[in-house]
Amino acid sequence: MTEPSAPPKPEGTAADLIAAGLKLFGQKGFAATSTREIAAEAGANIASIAYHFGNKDGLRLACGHEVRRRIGGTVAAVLEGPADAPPPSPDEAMMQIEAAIRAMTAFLLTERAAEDVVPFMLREVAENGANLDMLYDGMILPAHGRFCALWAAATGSAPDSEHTRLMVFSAIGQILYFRIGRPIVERRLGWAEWGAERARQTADVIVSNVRAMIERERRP
Amino acid sequence: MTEPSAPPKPEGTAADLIAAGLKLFGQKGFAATSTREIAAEAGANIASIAYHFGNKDGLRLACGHEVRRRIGGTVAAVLEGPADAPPPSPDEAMMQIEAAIRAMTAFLLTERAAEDVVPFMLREVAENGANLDMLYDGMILPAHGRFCALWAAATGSAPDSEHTRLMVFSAIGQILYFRIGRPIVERRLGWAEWGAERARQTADVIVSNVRAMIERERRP
DNA sequence: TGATTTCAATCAATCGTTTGATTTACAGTG
DNA sequence: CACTGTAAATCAAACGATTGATTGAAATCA
Repeated sequence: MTEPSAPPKPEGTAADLIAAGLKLFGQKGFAATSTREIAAEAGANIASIAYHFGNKDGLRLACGHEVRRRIGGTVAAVLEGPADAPPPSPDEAMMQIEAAIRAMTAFLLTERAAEDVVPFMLREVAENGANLDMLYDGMILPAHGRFCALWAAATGSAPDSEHTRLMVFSAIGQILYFRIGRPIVERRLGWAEWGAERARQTADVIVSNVRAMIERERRP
Repeated sequence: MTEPSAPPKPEGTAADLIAAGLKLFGQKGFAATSTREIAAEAGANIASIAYHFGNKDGLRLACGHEVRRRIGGTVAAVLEGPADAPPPSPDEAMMQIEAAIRAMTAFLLTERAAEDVVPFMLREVAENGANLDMLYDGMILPAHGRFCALWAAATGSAPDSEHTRLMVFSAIGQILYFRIGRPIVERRLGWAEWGAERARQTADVIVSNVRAMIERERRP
């Protein structure tokens, strides 16, 4: 079920190095993280980076694949359904969208697995390098496409139109901004941390907004 | 009119170094940019960084103040009006919100002055350091507060409620995501660059969404 | 002249990477 | 069972290159 280009799941020292890289690259950035720090965090020797991944850049790519391994599964589970499934009714589509938004918001803001992965991904998007190429093709594009199909089913519009794609970006952008701009949101709301309660409160707002957007699209 | 803590506008070599720092820090990140690169980009000597700003971190803070100087003015102009101005009518507030969204979208996606400033700011938000402290107090908080006041006037809700603040973040998040996730948006839409036309098309979508959000809030 | 600014040269520290030896894991052989 | 051969994995140590910062002289301007 895995992509042909996807490497097998690493174990042992290699997995420890990837976990350390994911954490430190995300926290401090790729260039600001030294190979010695990574090795120390992983409890391994410096030379093991070169041994397992060739060099520091190789570890970076391996971290990218690890992201796809962790998030790709969650995304696929949330936006479930085969591509050739029968199109749901508008109300069914709306409910699937709502469920996806709630799952995505909770995952981004509270899930333990997202803690290291999200900052790493944000940096990779900003750098726009080889990892983004892989993650776009293998994760972002399929998820966005599936979301567009649901959106089209909910509104009765064309799934491949520029307008639909922009609308879906607007909807997802609301979720992502709360994670990207979290340092700012926390200050403004006086929230030191995001429990399940506050994540649900945030999701409520976004779901309400998306409902308003979709209902307006239904009757132009 | 400037804040008491705001240093005067630099000129000459200092200004050149800040411009170079803004550009390179934003493009490659703070740690990945060497002082030699900055000096070369600015056409200055390496030692001038230490002379004018103490060290590399001093230049970083000076770049932060430069951001406030460039964006702060634009933000203040868009979200115009003194804090003690009489509250506008709901329709007037809605029009001011729409104008602010259009100006902000055009600025972020097409303006020349935003080209170097936005990537720099994104990195500073991610790092959550001293520059974010300054930019939050001196720019983000006032702008968000003013936006909340307009939102409250447009919907008839309380300007200081958690709900209003979340809604404003949702609205602004839509704009910002198109800039933050631009590498992704460009791939998905096949847009190699953002002319004034596409920025307006994007703003149309966001304005339409925010209208739907506000109208729903008016009648709960 | 006196103060400000710029310059080439150099500092110790840290960077990513490489090296060669050592340890570990395991199948084959008697 | 013991011994051996071989490949995989890890290790301490060191490599040249680059980093941010510093120095004192030279240049610039008032």
